Amino acid sequence: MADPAAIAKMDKIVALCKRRGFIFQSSEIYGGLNGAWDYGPLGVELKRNLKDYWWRCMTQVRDDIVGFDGSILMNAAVWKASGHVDTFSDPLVECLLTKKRYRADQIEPQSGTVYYYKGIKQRKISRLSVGNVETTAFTETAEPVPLPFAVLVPKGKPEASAQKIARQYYISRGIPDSEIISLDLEKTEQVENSTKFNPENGSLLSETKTFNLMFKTYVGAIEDESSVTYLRPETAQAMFVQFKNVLEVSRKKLPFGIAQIGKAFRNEINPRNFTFRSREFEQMEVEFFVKPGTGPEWLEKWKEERLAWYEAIGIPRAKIHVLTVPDKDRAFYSQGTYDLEYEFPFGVQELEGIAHRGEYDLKQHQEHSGKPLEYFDEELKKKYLPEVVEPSAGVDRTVLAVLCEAYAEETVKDEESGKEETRVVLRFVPRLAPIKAGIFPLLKNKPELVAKTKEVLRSLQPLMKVAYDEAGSIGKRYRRIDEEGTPFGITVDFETLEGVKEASTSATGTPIEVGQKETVTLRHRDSMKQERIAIADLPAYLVAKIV
RNA sequence: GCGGGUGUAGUUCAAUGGUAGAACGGUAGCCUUCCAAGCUACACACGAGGGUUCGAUUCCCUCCACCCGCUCCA
Repeated sequence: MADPAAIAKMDKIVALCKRRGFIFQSSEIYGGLNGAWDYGPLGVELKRNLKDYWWRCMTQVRDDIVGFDGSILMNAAVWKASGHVDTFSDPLVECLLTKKRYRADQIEPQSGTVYYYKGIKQRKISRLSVGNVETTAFTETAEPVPLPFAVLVPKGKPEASAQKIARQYYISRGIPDSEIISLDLEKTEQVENSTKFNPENGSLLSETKTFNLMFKTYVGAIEDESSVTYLRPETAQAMFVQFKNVLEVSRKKLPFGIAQIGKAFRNEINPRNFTFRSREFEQMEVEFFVKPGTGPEWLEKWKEERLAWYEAIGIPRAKIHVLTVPDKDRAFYSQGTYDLEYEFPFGVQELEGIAHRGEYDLKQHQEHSGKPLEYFDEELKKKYLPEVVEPSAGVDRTVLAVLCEAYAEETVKDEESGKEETRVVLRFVPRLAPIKAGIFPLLKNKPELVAKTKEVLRSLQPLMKVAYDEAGSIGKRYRRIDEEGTPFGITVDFETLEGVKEASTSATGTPIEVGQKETVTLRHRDSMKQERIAIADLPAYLVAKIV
């Protein structure tokens, strides 16, 4: 799946993220923390731009969704009602022979004969020596090795098949096949419907261990069972729980939605793939409440809506795979789910799940809380529980996808020396770019250039994130902003002060005449093309590009 | 959680049982009239903890983290 080139690309992206300050390992100087990551100065801008854009798309440019920000800690009853306490913990057992893990509650009951072994007799060979004389004689002893094990075989099968599995087990524990003289049988037993053995090979399973995916914590300073709650494993529940309050104050009618961006926590068994699977992560979720029966059509609408959104942040439709989650893989509450997946270098992985949750959540909370959560439909003059369609996207995953999609290396040739070198560039769409423009004086040792540049800088700072740089040569500064994904470079040069020497057309389309002052070079990140633009036109030009 | 791999500066790499070098990058200064030019100076590393040893970055153990494959991912 992940070929060496893809792994190499991922490694480069990880290195760039650190080098330029997008993403650092959490607690790095203490050796890190598995599944936790920090966003540096550029990373936080990128992430914030992404979230802001989502927020604007959901709550600003449409009028059927309102915003919300729920607390991370909630009454523990919420997690019982939602089903998380019961279903978000997995009882797992491990096959002692293969080390494979299984859900304890999904082991098929077995009947048959169990052979219990105390251990084995191991062959020990010692060389005989008489005085100083080496001989070729050996003594062989059978040494007992205690290591209990058991195998279940179906009725009618001989002990030999149990012995075969048991021998494999002892071999897997480091005892060479040739040294096993015999198995030390303790007893046999007939069992009915036992779930203590692996149906695939009859091997004994380990004791059940519970893996709770929710982070348990205590509210208040005293740690007793009555104060237990959990860090939320998803942001959704606060929106369901506050459905009535939000509906009341927003004076909305169905269909309408509640949008929230916030942290969520899952004690993932195995965090992997940089920030992709983290224990602390951020979600962007909409709970969209619709009239009964209209869930399926809204599910389709949301799928299209969200696909268009990913295109708007620079992820082409062709790179998004729409997975229609099959019935058997769907969560118990779901009546239909699409997963939107992106082609990461490490494989095709989920960015967003769009689920038709039916009335499940509101119903659960209504039952558990005893408070009515029904909606009164003025037209139909009746009360009912709305259905819910939930587009739930991972912020960190999307940031990572955006980084992977933006990362590019290209070979550029120096015109004078003919030397070829690699240019690394992050091709963010301007609306996501952490820094919108680099602002440079052509030379730093010319005070009048520097002064004018600072003027341009100050005029743009209230509108957008820009960065001033005067170090090194102009070319070096351009390359540096390429790596940071800054779409525009603005350079104040002598023509800014003295007037242009050659007539041209401005980036805004208006003509620039010879002698005209107050113009700057506008350099484009992706094409490396340069053109002139009047300083006065800069704010409007740039703002239009970054919205 | 299992198996495999990796861990020396921000990055990419060296060397060594006697506490480490380079290149690029970074910072400062000089210089520089549009794509990583040049000169000078400076800063920055043996993942953590034990053990062996007179002495450990090097050998051994444990832990941590990252990568890969399984597994897991209501």
